[in-house]
Amino acid sequence: MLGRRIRRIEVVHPDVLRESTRAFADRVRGREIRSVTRRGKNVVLHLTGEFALVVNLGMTGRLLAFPAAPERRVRPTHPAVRFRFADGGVLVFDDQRRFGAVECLDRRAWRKRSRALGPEPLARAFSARALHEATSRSRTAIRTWLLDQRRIAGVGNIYASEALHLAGIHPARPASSLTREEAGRLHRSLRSVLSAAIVLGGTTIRDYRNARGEQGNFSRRLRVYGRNGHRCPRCGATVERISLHNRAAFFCPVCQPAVAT
DNA sequence: AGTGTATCCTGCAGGC
DNA sequence: TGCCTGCAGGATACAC
Repeated sequence: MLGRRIRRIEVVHPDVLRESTRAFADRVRGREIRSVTRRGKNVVLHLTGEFALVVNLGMTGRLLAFPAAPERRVRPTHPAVRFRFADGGVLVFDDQRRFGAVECLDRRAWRKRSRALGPEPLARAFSARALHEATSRSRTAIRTWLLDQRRIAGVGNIYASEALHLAGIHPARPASSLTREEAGRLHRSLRSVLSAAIVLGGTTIRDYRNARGEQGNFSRRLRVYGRNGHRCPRCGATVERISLHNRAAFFCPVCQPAVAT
């Protein structure tokens, strides 16, 4: 989609916007996509005029790109917003549940938003030591801690469970109870889980698709997420599911004991 | 400041 | 088959 100019915006479901359709469309129309980056779970399309089109997929959102010559591969099922390009192509934000969001922020607003997010776990600057210092200040369950985007950016429920399993840390452990060694293991696990998932194109449970409409292949590599009742790939014990702050957490009771190791 | 609860919305699986 | 309940990748507005 790089270099394309957005000629027309069609908003099917205004509830994925954070402002009026009119204000949104007026700000986006006529701009060109200069580059695409990511911050945490947000896809950022940098537009001419220093504007950032910020897309959060939520639970069921997807950004589907259709080039000018439609080779008809995937059809959007729940189009919420369509960006039509001057060259005939179209980018669709498709979202069954509409928990996702699409916003157009100016430079200043985007910087402010980005500053409110925690560090990128894959950035060089993100150290085990910094992670330990940060976790030591909170008594909330480590799984819940990992989901808080202000503390660390981009970790969702799937990767939180997977990283904790790899690190051998029980999801309900208070963040502040992690030893330096455990924080070190968690730091490594987060990085390896996230980078492996990126290489495999993400995790498709049901809805996730990349811009070409293809599923992510990390689903096959899940060790505990959604696998309660199955055997732990490391020790063979039965994976359990518990509810933590109203969200499921999956873990192996043997590999992830409730006390520090 | 930090934590727990409810809410937004659609669709699917499982029990009866 | 049909109805009901619970649950789902996320984030945020509240009350306390």
